[in-house]
Amino acid sequence: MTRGPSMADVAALAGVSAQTVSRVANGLTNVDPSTKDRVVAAMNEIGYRPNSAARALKTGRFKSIGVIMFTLSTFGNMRTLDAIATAAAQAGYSITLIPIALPTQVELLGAFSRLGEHAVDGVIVIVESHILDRSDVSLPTGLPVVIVDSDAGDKYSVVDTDQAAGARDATRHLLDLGHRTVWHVSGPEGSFSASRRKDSWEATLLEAGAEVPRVLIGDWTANSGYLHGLELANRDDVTAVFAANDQMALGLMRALHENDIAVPDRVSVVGFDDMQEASSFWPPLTTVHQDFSAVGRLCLEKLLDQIDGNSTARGVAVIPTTLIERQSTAAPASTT
Amino acid sequence: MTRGPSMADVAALAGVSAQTVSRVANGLTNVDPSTKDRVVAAMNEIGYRPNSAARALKTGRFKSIGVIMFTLSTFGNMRTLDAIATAAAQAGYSITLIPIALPTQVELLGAFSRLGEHAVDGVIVIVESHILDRSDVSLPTGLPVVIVDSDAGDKYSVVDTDQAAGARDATRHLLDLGHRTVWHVSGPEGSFSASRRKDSWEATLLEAGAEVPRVLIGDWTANSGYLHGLELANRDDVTAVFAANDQMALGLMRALHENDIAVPDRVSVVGFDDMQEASSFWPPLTTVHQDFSAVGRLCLEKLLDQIDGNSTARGVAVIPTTLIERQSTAAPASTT
DNA sequence: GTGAAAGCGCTAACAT
DNA sequence: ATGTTAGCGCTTTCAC
Repeated sequence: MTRGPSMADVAALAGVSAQTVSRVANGLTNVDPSTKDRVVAAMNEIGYRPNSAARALKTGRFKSIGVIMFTLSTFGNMRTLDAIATAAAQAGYSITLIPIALPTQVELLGAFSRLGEHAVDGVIVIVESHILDRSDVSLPTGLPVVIVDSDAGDKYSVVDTDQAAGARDATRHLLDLGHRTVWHVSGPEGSFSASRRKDSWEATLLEAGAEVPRVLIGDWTANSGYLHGLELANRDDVTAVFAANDQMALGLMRALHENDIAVPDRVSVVGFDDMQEASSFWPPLTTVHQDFSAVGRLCLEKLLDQIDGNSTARGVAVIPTTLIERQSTAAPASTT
Repeated sequence: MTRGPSMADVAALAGVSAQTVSRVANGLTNVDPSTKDRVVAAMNEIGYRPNSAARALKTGRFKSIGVIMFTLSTFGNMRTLDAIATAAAQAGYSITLIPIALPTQVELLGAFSRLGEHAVDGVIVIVESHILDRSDVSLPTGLPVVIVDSDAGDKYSVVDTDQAAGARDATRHLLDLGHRTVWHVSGPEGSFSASRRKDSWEATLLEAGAEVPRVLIGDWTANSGYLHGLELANRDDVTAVFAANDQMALGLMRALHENDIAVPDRVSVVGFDDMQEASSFWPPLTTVHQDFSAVGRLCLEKLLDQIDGNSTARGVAVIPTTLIERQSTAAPASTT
């Protein structure tokens, strides 16, 4: 608003040209130390601040990257965003956040065009949805893009947690403990992560020659886990459940507690994410740890590579997971 | 990067002046409909997008607001950010996120100056710390500012949850149930919210003529709640605990479970925040609901008022809380 | 209703 | 090592 002092003002005060002020402001080397001191002093005196709009207008670079995300309230998304923001700050970039209300194609495209009007050099999309995989959907080109959790590695640069390995480890852990089979409470239908985890769970069961129970479809919320847990509590053939995230595992365990079914004595439960609270659940939850910070950092790195023009704009980069064994899993009681 | 088509390009194609294109782009009225149609057609044809840097340079408005927040974002902060981002998008503003690594004065001032170089019309600070209350600390002026959770209402515009009322309701609820007194696991020393909640708990106890137990100082994490819970579990005079957030309440309950102390039968627990998972804790947690969305919306509203020049830049706006009674509280067993 | 001119604050390119 | 010139894409002002 209040237009602050410009380079011209600094230049006048220091008795040099605006160009020299520019050189000092950008830390270029070829400025005489004494001149530089004078300029710096002048800057401080009048409280000079570079005007990023003018710089962007001239250079075509905004030093800002856009992040499009579906309501940031899930634990993983916020951790990823945090990591992106931190890495961006280190690289001298700021983050422009564009929230979308629904993870739909229309919303996403809308966000993209709003972003087109804003000042960003590249975009990271965190939308956890299959919408980008459809061959008929294309993001406007011309802007570097990195996508988190998607199957569209052939079209874009994507960064992803190794969902398949995580789900396999979780399932196998339960099988190795001696459980006949493992039930699964999945994420919602449209979610890419959800289907990856479900597919891997199923494949692991098949591979082990175990029966594949009907999938229970949740929506990531603890409450959906609770609802399915109520159903599971009524069957006495269930001894092990793999929930596609920690929240649903939490809800599931609540339903089990309510029905006096001991965890892990009668039913073992494993989650996915390793949210901060997971170790304080009752009982402390065995779960698959995702390294969200690594995802965020890698996203930014890949995006910056694209912005600087030295990069393959497609392909999938995968971050490994780790199974964290806590106290919600044990051998089945019936094993003799 | 790839410089897109400019107004001049559109103008050339439509056979009008750049000026007319500008008028159309800004929705001004005095343009002949047929001319307007031609311009719009030309825009679409070559995929014109306004260049925000150029506009900002000219108008001095960036249509973007900065949000400075402490990196290790808590549940509440994220929800607040979400609400801010959504409200901002509706008002045609984007959000520039500036994370700070530590909630210190130095970091905050640094973030502020980085922001000064970036393109924002105003700033929202979410740092949950007392640093802004100190009379010797002042944020650079000239930029509209709104602060969340602070005591500096005399210097800035601040928006806050009614921490005092929430803590009082929580404490009184326990007292009303018949508990002799209420223990408190507080947030960390430097936190404004933490001390507000603690003070109010203490005042409520005093007012009721109840003994005030030693405060147990936590750090918002479930683990710190767990550690204090272990200590509490060793005393048989404890029947009611008010934790300053849900995570600590969760950890506390875990410690109680481990020591076979029934909740709420032997010890009642209440939290603060009402995070999404709280209703799925075991047992479902009685807690103080904070309306983070309202906080975020109000922040933006107040900031926009300042930006538009019609506002008092100081004062405190308070959002009410609600006590949500679930199953972690009951009358003390010893009551006869 | 429309156009022409000027300039926002900065930096790239070319002087010196 | 420093200055000069020009122009990024847009909007404001004033003319027609």
